Amino acid sequence: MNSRQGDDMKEIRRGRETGTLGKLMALVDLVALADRPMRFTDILSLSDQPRGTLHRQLSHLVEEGLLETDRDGCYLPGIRLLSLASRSWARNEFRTVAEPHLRLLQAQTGETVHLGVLRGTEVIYLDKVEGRQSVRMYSQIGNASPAYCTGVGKAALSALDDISFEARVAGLEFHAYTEHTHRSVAGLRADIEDIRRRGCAFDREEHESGICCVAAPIHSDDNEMLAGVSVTGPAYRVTSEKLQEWAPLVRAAAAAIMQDMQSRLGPRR
Amino acid sequence: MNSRQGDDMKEIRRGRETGTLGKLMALVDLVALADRPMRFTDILSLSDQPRGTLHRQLSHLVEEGLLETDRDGCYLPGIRLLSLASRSWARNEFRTVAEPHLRLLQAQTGETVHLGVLRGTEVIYLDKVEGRQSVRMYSQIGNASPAYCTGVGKAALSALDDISFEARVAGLEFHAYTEHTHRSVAGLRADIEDIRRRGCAFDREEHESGICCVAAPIHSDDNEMLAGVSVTGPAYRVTSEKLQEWAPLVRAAAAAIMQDMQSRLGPRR
DNA sequence: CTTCTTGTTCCATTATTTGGAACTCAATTT
DNA sequence: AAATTGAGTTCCAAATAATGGAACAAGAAG
Repeated sequence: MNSRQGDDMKEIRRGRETGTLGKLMALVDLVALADRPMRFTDILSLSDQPRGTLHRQLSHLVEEGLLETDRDGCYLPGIRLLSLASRSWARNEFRTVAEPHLRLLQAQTGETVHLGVLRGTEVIYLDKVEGRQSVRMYSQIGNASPAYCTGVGKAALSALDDISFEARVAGLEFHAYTEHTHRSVAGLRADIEDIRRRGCAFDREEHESGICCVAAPIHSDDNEMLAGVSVTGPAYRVTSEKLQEWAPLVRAAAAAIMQDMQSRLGPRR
Repeated sequence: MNSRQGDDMKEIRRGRETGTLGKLMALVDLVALADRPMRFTDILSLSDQPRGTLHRQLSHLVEEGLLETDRDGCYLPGIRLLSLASRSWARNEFRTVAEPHLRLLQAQTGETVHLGVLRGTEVIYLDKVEGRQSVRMYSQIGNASPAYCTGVGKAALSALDDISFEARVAGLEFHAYTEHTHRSVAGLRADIEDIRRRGCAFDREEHESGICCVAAPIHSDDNEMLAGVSVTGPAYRVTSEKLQEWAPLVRAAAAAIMQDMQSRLGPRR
């Protein structure tokens, strides 16, 4: 109708398209998040672009190595992504500072230790330290999971004050991964309040059946960075008593990481 | 002069800029390859863009999560890279097919096993299986190293015919990582000829002092995909005799991976 | 053989990027 | 205190790149 409405729309849209790059990255996401190689036509139907346009966009992405094509002409995520990520991971300051503490915590508990950062309402796992049973290292690194049903995610959320918390979870959709998953903001809110009091979060099979964890929040003083550290294991080994027993250790690890971050960041500038 | 020359130039240029995306990815590279957080002005001096332009480009990259800024305003690789890479890695067909063979080879030799693919004249490591001593898993995954001084790289190159080999290494610059590193195409060429005859490549401290390896080539029948698998270890443990002893095992692993790839790709289509 | 489906190329139109200059805001020097 | 420098940000006419419709290939299905 009028131009004001148009402007409002623009501002409301979360991922406001960053010109050309935004459209291209949306395609990369589309291909990377799909769980099978995508044909040209598959992508065409999911992205509403004209054929000619889409074709050129994909060509550019392939040329830059962000996507690849297999011999059937299907599109896959490109290897250049791995290459770029490996460097960013190896030199990530937060991760390198936290690493020794993760190892200590792993040694103390014998179970798998995770480090994750909050990104909107998702947790992205930055590191993982496993014990002997080397099932598959790394598999979790880089993974994104919902904050509301993971220990690390809930711990990170608990560092927010009420107003920031509500702003962040507004409009969040709850997916019932298990019968214990929170189904509404109300349930999550109550849990978060407990977590604030307790200083650590429990995940009792909320994200995956048979998997429990205890996590503690890590955050910068201005809450610009929200993260968490957790100890995870199978429910038959990780009983409620174990979770209680490990809670102080996890809190201590989180505290140590926060302190190291401060002393690392302070003097630098 | 004439248009032919122009066309030739275009074809010769490796990273021909893909319009907007090419320029932006060049910036991502610049930031990701630097070994310290980059200030706006640092980037300004390295990329020859006007200030205004560069500023908008970086803003877009940050908005899309490919880059991030720390509290000092320095630019770092973004966490979204990790997230995208993790998905591409987890579902990489070649890697998943190869994985069991890498594990077997690791068990047979007790040393670290690598899987890498050739990209131009660089090897990118796709997977790594280590034994007990869990120094730092993953660290190598995604890493790019020159083909001419790594076992995997030389093995992959050996699958090329003479013409393709010369075309690929034309203009290659040799950096002397150790005293054993090849310094010229001539030396590399001779080595490659031996590798072709032998069916496997040796790296005797050519890339890193004190590190030796034996590698075998993996390639699709049309040589569109060139890769290699290797067993690596410290020189004091990995003697020449060991390398000879492991050579058949490595060749067998490579052969098995090739066969699995074929039977996987064949029926699919 | 004809008709779909899938993928590729072309080019005038349209929208985005460009780059120079002007501006802000500290920190440093005079 | 005023002036100068350095670092980063914003603006807008001009240059450039992206767009999208249509036409063109090339198989596969009917």
